[in-house]
Amino acid sequence: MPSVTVENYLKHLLLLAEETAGLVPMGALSTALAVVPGTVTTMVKSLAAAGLVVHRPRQGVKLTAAGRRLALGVLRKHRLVETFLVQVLKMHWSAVNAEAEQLEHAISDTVLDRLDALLGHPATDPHGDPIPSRHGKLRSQVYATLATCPLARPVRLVRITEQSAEFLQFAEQHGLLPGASVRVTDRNLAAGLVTVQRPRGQPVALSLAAAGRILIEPAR
Amino acid sequence: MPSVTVENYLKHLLLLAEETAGLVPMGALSTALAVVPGTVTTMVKSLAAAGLVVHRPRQGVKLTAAGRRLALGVLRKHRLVETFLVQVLKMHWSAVNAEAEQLEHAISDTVLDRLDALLGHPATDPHGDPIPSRHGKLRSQVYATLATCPLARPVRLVRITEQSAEFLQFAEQHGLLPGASVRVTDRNLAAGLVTVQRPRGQPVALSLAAAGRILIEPAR
DNA sequence: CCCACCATTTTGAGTAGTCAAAATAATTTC
DNA sequence: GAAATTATTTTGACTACTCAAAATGGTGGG
Repeated sequence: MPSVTVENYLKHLLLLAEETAGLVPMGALSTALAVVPGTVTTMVKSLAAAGLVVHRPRQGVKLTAAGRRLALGVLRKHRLVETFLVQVLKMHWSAVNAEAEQLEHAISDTVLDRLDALLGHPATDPHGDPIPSRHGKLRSQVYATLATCPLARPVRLVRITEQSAEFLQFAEQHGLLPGASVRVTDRNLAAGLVTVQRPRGQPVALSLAAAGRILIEPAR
Repeated sequence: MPSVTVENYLKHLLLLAEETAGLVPMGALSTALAVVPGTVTTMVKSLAAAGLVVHRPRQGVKLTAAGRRLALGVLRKHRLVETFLVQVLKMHWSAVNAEAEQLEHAISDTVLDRLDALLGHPATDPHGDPIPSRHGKLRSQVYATLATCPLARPVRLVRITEQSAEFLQFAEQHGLLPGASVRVTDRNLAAGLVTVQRPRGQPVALSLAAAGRILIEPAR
């Protein structure tokens, strides 16, 4: 049975692999896990010895098939728990990431399956993040973002890839939830500012970085 | 924040205190936690240093007020989670103890309160064990058991103080659930055997030890 | 009263994970 | 193409558990 620590290393590696081509640099893992780089080196070596990752010294790490399988299991738990907390316990979507961070390591597969059934086998969590299937399939689609989409065209928000409670509260206050329809009215690269207009309401200004964390698809 | 280990030591200490007058012997804790006695000694000394228990060398341990407060919190999580698993996820009562053992250390007070509300603030878990209140009150009543109650009189089962899955499955198969009405028709001390009759059905034979784990109150 | 037996404690050692800080390698800069 | 910067690795040390096995202290029987 993998320890909580191992599960966290694998999960973050999976998450980082989504936004990194090839190997994940040690430094990225180090900041994601909030441990010093030396610790990551030590730990990654032991994960490699266990056959869960491949370590290319001075270059980076990546999951093996076995490591990825485990990581997908943890991610599935995380996202199903988040969905449960929002849909059944009516918690705010900005609070559930922190809770799921703990519960993902304590919940058994049996309980998870019951939860999954209770929720009607959801495909995504409340942030629009895809939930890995029971058999380790992860629907990973490449979406445009509010930082890259064409101007003026109506688009539908599908996913918010930013977990910080502050950002999620801000997003919700301005109606920037998965499913919402908006238009980007202006994008000022010099100022790093994106202006978003939703059907009824004030325009909202976002940093380019923030806009890049909101994934969209063409509406209508 | 107390570690999982500390939470377990405190919880078991609270449980053992219920069935032990005065100090809990180190050996009892050792078997309850499935660690060697030397480990318990070491650990208890550090709990004592943290002000969570009082350690009388060569005699035993007991919780301080602070330790008891923490232990009650853990027990509340355990029993509310069990109730949730049975009532909402429809799991079998024989399976939920093991699950709750893990979840009790991962669930936050916020989530717990939501769960409590969802369940309608239950007073007991599916085994009839009382759930400590949010403010650390534990209804602890002394009941008779099937090993001590008068013969032939109708009695109502209120609580099964035995967590092993095998026993609980056996109990359920013979209708020995909290709320059930039965009569003890025979008690043979020499053979250590108790015979129980429920309204419609075959008589059930129990060991004296098992009967002592089934708490009852006079029916009607 | 002494011995044997029991529970408990001590001692020494191991594992998993972490940090701080020095050493090393790779990359960028000039 | 050497020097400076930055990322990574190494080293040594620490915390929180844990076990095995030896030492110790009470208790109860003869």
